Amino acid sequence: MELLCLLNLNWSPMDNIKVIVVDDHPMVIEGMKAMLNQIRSVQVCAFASNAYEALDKVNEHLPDLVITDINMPEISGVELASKLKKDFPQIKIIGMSTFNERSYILQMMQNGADGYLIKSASKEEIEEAIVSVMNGKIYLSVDTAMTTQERRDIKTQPVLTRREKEILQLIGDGLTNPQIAEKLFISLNTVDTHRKNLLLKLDANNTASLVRQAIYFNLLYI
Amino acid sequence: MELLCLLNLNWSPMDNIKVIVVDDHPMVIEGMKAMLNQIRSVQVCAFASNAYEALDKVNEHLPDLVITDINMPEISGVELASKLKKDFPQIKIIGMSTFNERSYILQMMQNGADGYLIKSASKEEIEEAIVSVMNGKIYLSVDTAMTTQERRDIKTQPVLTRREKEILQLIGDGLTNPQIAEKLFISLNTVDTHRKNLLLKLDANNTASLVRQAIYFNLLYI
DNA sequence: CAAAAAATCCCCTGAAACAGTGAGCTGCCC
DNA sequence: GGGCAGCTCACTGTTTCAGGGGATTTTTTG
Repeated sequence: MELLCLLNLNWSPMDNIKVIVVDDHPMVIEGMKAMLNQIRSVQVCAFASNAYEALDKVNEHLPDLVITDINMPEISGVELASKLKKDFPQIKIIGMSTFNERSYILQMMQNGADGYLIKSASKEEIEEAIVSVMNGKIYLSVDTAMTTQERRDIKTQPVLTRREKEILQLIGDGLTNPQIAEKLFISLNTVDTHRKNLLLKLDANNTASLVRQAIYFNLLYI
Repeated sequence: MELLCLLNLNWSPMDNIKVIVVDDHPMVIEGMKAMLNQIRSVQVCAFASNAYEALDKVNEHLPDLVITDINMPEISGVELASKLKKDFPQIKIIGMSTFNERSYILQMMQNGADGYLIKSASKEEIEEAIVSVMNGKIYLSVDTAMTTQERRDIKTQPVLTRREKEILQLIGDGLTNPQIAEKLFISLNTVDTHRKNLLLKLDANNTASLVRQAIYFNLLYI
């Protein structure tokens, strides 16, 4: 226990921190690589453009830190963080996003992330974030001075099954339940059941709020 | 005619270009101001945090160039560009957005913008954009090499009336037609008519695609 | 293997949404 | 003052959704 504390809290800046960067925008990957390369003690051992690739690379390289975009197709950064923390609790995670998506930050934190960076962060901010997180602290690059009430209001990312995601996407594409049933070769009753579960999980009471929530939680690709 | 060409095409870098910056994020305004101040020949004469304020400031200062965010509450940058080009055709407009919103770019261009910048653009890119645009050229900071087919696929921003926007927002908030009728003190039939017009204008055939389209066109604030 | 999770299916009722058509009233612009 | 856009309201159907219940089979996972 004491050893663990030492390990976590005394990460000397001289140590070689192995980092994996995950983002679906090549521009961001390149920019991040360039900036991280200027930071001594950090070594970018791999990068990935989606969550599946990220999980592979993590298994292969066993990094100390994963810096991941929050918004990615198929599996979001929030879900990736959740999976990573479950399988590799010792790996630190920093979420990345743009200005407009402050709403995701606490979702990310609740799912295991240790820090948050805006994509336009400077080299200094990135370095500060990495040092903080590696020392076991929480780093947030924006002012997240929220009241307890506001924190309570942040909803946790709903966990959907594969079939539910599939049906949610088709609903978002404008298909009706009968059309979905025909497309997936399943009964209308089944589609109806999935739809009802989606309404429950996304805390919606009709199609409009279902779609809105789905887009808010980045579960629908438009 | 020849004089006009001369005026447009020979904007010397020594000239003092009056610029107004419009963005609802203070961070972006500050960053933009800092970067523009480093560019000689450019003078930031005002800034605004929404379209209404922008129109006031334009009337007051009569700038040469307006740099505006595409995503803003109430009136979007696309609509602002359209209004500006109508009332002040000589003023150049550069739209600004984040990585994820490439879909808006051509909408913006179709509504009168002269250039497009991503928010993470460097000082050099911004300078290049301003020089290009002031010389009557089109500047796009991302690779928008789209096929003619893709260009055709870009839908033009639908024009909604005030009442339609109001009802669209309430639909997006999850209210049913009877609830909207009660809230706005109008008949259920009226709400139904507006809803039908929204479905027509947004090219949707049910609530799901209506909400999706509305968010895509930035007509719904979530 | 056994438990748990996911996916499948069925029935019911009432409410809401979708589709089509027609029409009166107001304010604004040319 | 005529035309136009926007807002309002009405009527009649049909289809889909929401909400409630219960149930079986397949797949995943410890």
